Amino acid sequence: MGTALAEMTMPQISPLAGEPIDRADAERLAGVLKALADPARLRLLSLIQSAPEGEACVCDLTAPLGLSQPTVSHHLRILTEAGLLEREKRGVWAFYRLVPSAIGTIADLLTPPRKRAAKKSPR
Amino acid sequence: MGTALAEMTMPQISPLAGEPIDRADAERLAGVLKALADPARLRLLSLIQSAPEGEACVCDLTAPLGLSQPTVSHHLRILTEAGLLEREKRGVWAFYRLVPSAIGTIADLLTPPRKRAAKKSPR
DNA sequence: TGTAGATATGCAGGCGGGTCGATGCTGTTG
DNA sequence: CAACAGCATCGACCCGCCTGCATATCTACA
Repeated sequence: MGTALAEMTMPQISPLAGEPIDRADAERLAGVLKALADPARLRLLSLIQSAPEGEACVCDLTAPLGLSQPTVSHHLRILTEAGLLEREKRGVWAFYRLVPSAIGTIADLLTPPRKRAAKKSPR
Repeated sequence: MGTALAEMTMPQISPLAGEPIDRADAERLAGVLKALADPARLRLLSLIQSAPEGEACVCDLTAPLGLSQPTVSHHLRILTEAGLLEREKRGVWAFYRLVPSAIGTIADLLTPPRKRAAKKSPR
């Protein structure tokens, strides 16, 4: 299934290096970035990442965020569908944790090849 | 001045590493990410980056994007205010180019790995 | 089986943002 | 000086999204 991120991890080139990216790639990358581009969701990622076992359930996140439970579930859903979080249900609780290298993958997609390569002419 | 990104490059910690980020930092980072989280703007960055001299004017970008000139100017404005692009007016044209390590900075903010000294709140 | 707690989903209101056409501004050219 | 080209700004439309309330679903337990 999707998880958006998974669809672009392996594919091809760094969207912001080399030749222009096409609409499709731009759409996909923008989609994942949209999931990140929200204060509440950034804080969710941060809270989960810094939680005891690197995981947290909805009930632990509602208070710190100051948002209603449905809203928190909504954001967690978006992050999960984007491939940034994974959900595991244990008993009555739903535990969320960061997908290991998901964010790193995004960072890599944004970062131009660390090798100077580049066909950039001097000037 | 502002440029959003500049306000957070130096400031503090990696938002997605260590302890939870506060609302203010989340807002700022989300703001910059919002600028990136749009297909048209990603393509603009890509187009400009891969242009002959690493720069391009509005008239060169309108056609490839398939958007109206006002819309393109609008997106360029957002990217500039976010600190991702810099604008230089030469004659009648406005040339845009990537701010050297702007995107790299964002990637670094997202990536926990590296150990960067920078302790915050000396005040 | 019935009840209570933890999450997910549906629905609706309100705001923000992408897009375009029209217009104003500035520098270039004849 | 007049006409024109390149951009920015303005106003407006419309769609998508964040949020909360109400409700459904599911698990644990008595």
